[in-house]
Amino acid sequence: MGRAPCCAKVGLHKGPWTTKEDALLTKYVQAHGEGQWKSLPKKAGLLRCGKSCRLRWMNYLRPDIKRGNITQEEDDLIIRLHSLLGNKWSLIAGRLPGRTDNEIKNYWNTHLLKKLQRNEQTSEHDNEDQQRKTKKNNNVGGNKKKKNNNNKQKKNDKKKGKSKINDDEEEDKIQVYLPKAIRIKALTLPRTDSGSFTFESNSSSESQQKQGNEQVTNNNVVCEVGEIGENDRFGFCSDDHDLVNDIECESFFDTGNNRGTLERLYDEYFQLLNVDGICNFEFDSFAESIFN
DNA sequence: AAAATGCTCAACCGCTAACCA
DNA sequence: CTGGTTAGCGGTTGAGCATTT
Repeated sequence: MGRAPCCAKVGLHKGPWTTKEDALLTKYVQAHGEGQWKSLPKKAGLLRCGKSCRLRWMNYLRPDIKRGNITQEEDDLIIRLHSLLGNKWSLIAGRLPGRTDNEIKNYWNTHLLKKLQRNEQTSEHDNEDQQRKTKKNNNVGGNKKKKNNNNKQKKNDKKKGKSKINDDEEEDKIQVYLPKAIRIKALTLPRTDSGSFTFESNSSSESQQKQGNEQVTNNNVVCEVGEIGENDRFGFCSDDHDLVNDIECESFFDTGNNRGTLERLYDEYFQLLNVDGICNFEFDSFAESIFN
């Protein structure tokens, strides 16, 4: 496959955008619309590659971008959608109006992952206690989730135990149990609005095993006891709650009377991802709901 | 006050699916 | 059908700022 020449090869600007560049790009897109990114820089008088222009517009300049902190509701939805979709940032962002995939990705990596790691430690510790109460040789080493090897994870690990007060407070409020984000292996979507797309559920043995350990009832995920600490769930719990030994995830998928829009959106995804025995199918309405 | 360390997030990189001639 | 082009995605980087030592 061909590759567009990178910025360096053609002597184009890189790095942070100036206000002048922003203005030029904004002006051009407002006049001519999005698209044609390859030829846009030249037409707009920018010394940037099309890729860079597209990214700048999509992630920063677009008028419908929502600025400011992620709300608690958004935070919750991100966690839920990630549990279903994995690192499908664009899909997740598509359900959060005004938020970009880049923003969601950054938020996940900087905020939510920290919670996850913190909870993993708690979960592992409590799991060990649980195991002691049960059979000695019940489990083998596979219980412990592998540590993420990337540098930022290591940095974050170092900071554990002395994190910001705000983070601690936030974590105290959140109790989340997540399946590992591996449910989807391949998701093929057209890049045009052709109206339909195929969806492939994860058919790997790993996934099947995982799904075998979950029961889906009324949109609640119920994790079986034996799976505690086995990558299928992690709670964001305060230390003074004995939630690690809880089995059901109902607090997370609570279906109260006043369910908000985001709750319903989540349910849509959840139901679609749990259609019995369907590996390839079309659901145009779902596509429309996402992309329109 | 200065240096070291950590955090955030905009931007870049590399890859691939979709499109088209 | 083939191969080039383009758009879009997810992972990673690094500058700048904040916090800690």
